[in-house]
Amino acid sequence: MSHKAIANYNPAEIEGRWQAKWEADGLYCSDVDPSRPKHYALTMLPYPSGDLHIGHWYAMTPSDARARFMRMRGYNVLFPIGFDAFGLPAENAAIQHNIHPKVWTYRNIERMRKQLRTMGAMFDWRREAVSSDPEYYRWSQWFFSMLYKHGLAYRKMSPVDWCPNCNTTLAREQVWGEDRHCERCGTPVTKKNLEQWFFKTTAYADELLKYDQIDWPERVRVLQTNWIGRSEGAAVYFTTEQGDTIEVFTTRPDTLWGATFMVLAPEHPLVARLTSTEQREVVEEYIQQTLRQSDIQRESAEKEKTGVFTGGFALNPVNGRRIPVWIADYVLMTYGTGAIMAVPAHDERDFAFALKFGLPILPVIDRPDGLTKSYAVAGSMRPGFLPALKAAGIPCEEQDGAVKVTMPAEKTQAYIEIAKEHLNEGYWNEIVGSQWLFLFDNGIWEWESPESEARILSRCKEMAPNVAFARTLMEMLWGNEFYRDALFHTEYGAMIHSDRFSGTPGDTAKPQVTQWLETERKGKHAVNYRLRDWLISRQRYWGAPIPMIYCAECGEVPVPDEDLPVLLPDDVEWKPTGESPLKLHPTWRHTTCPQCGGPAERETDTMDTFMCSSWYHLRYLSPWYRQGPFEPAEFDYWMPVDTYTGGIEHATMHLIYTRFFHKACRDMGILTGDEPMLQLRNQGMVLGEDSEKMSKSRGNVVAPDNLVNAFGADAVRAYLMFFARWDQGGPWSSGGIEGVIRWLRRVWAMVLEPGRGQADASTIRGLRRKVHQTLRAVTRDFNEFEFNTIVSALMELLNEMSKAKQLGAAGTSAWDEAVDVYLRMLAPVAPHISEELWAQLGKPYSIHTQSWPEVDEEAAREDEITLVVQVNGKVRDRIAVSADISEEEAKTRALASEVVQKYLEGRAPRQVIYVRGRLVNVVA
RNA sequence: GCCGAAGUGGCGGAACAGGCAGACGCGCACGACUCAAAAUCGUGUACCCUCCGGGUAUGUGGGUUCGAUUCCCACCUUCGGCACCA
Repeated sequence: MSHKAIANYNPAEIEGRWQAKWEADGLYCSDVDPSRPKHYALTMLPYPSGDLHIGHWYAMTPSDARARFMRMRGYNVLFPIGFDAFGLPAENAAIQHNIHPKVWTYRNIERMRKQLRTMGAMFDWRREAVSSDPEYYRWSQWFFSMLYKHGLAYRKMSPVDWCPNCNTTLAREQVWGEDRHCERCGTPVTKKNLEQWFFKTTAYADELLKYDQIDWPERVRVLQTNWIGRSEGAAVYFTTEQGDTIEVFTTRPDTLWGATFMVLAPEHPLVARLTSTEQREVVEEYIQQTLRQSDIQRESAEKEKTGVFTGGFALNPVNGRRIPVWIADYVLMTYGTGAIMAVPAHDERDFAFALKFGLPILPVIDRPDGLTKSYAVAGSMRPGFLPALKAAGIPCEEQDGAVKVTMPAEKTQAYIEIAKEHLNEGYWNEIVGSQWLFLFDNGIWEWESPESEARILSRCKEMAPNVAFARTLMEMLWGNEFYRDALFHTEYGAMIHSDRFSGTPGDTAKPQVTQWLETERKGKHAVNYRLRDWLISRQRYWGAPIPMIYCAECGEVPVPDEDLPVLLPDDVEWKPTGESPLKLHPTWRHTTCPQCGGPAERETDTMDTFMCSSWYHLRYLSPWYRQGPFEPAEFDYWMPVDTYTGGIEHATMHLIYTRFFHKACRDMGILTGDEPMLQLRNQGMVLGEDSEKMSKSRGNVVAPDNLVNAFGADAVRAYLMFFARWDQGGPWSSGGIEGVIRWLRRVWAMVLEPGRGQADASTIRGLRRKVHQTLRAVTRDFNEFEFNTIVSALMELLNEMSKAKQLGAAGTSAWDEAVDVYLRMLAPVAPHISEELWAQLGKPYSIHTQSWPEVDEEAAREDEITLVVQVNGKVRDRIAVSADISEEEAKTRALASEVVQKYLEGRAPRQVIYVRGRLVNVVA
């Protein structure tokens, strides 16, 4: 080694210097250039919480590396940044520190801008957008007006989730967990009834379910699909005895004949009219009780069904059966129509309800597997019952003095014969193929119509005048575990006990019944969604004011476009009182009606911040533009977003909203294209060293600023790419980053320390092979977002290059090529050290505007391969052979192996398998 | 309960057409340099056995195949989402 001293790798010195130069040179400014293909790389915009978290680095620096890679591949890359600056945390933090939310927010933004610059990311800061700037929220308001004018925004009184701590309404998506707590502060939510603004997301439910134009992770697509929750079925019209229509939604119209009662949500509008005088008191009490309960109580672990009978009846439209109408809190006013037909034989919840309140259970769907079930109680059996069943080959088991029988349909007749002989008369019953058979007096009585239910009960009484028997029978019927199993199932089998539809096979039952309902005008095909319209009203200060005016004469009037933005006043009491702070401002809400000029009042609620973040990728295109939300020429060139990166936690919120927003804007003629973001990739989460989620209270927070000071941004970037699969994340390791630091120091030394000597041809050939093989792997991994293997491949190549240098490769053209390619591959990962080394080698500024190298396939080709020789699938030998060896030659060489001969013991192989360039498997 | 993902050394992870399991890094052990330590460099490091050479290993049990971490079936565990959704 040379004695000439080289400077040590000092990231603190070189990183600041290059960042300043890149900034001054506008190296990362991206402008419209139709002569080059564009690539819009977007990373989710941060909330200005005050400090850049390691999670921000984990999300952004690999995204930056990929954007840089795309740039070197010849794309004109846009990689913008901004701040999602409105929202609750600003107010919460402001309350704590008694500082105005605006001051708090902009102070944080200033701080985070500085921190973001230390990443060395290729952000185009000219395009920065801040959602709380009036120039930004002016257009958030404009979009609101557009949605309103196109009938996609509407106002209604509705019960909403309310956080008593934050004193605000929450979107459904902001209520988390089993105990239904506030996403922000963790407080359990309650309900409140308010006039609220909604966007009609449900109008796009079906289109949102289509993912054929986008390359998004399966995981996100599944989450969105479940969130939207499309159910297909039928709407069916029941009629009350008062003559009102109750519409229900069901996914199982084929079970309509089994509807033995109805249940309405306690809040259902028809409850009052249905309730009989006798029941009025209990019904009202139940409703009061339901309302008093918070959601936590209502959905607590105790799943015991509650409910009360209204005293009213309705008619089942398919068979005219008069069925009782109940109310129960397991029926939700917020899903479907708030009313259900209850089919206890084929719906678990209805079954539980029927068991508890003794309501009839009528199976109307046969078991598709054809198995029948029976049950005989102790005391009813004459000796020999069990042996007789076994002799007949009928599967049965004895348990708790009872006999359970599960038999195939074809054994039914045999079973009945045996039962007649061996069971005491009048003491048993069974279910065969979902048909109730009562065997009394050695005769069979089939329950084939609902009316026979009453006949059975009266017959029971006849037979057992002391009523005890009837009681026992009922317990067996409703309360016994086996009978549950026999009675209740949710499969799709042939219809039974369903008049003309009896016998209809399970696979066609639903469409046939639906068709018939439509022709009879008793119902229609219907689709229901779990997704609800997007509630955007917030009774908070720090948000974009909803640009609406209420006039006594003209009603709702949107603020005219030329009057936008509706400015958020600074002199407001922003501490939460439960009222919208803007309502308490002395003058702000008073205005004049844009239509009639009379006195009017402004809407005092502000918008959900997800509204602001639904279109920020559009504002990035031209934050300077004043004639619209974005400059058309910029849109036409850059949109749609090619690569969107961010956290999975936005799968059912932001990522649904922004797709809805884009589609709505398309239909309003504001923009073109069906999808805003073509490709989505999610990163995982960085955990603390204790494998727990990082939190201040746990004291396991890793602060990126400290790391950057200690090791440099390049090392932090590289370690974040290396330490885990990017989409998975994992625990931080302070030992792990040391390994990456060592690697960068070795790169530094390898490039700068002079080497000497003359390497032989095979060293040179080997060096070039490794370089180009690595290039191939790194290129692929960048395309696939597999950052961890990029770093390991570069480490591996460094090891190889160090060896080659020892062997005297330095100074050759192959060495120069290797270093050149190495630095280019390193540039996206570690932009500072690669730029510095590039400059020290006297290469033209900047490495980041260089092109990505091309793989030299000839150089990457293997000359010699290790042929693996297996005997019966086990590796027994390895032979070095030429890479272009023929199949015949390979097999011959393998069979000639001494080891193989040993295992063959002189026998001829039964089969010899050859996998080109890899192995020979000798099957003995 | 329903939907989804994942289980590989002491640890993070690799294996990208079904074809050498454990790349790369951390940690650990030994060695070199040093008065010494740190740093750096080198060597080794899945487990078991008699250490020549074998055997066993990718959550568990089956299956397909000449050959399975990879494909199929069942189960177990962990994580994430939804949850009385009719």
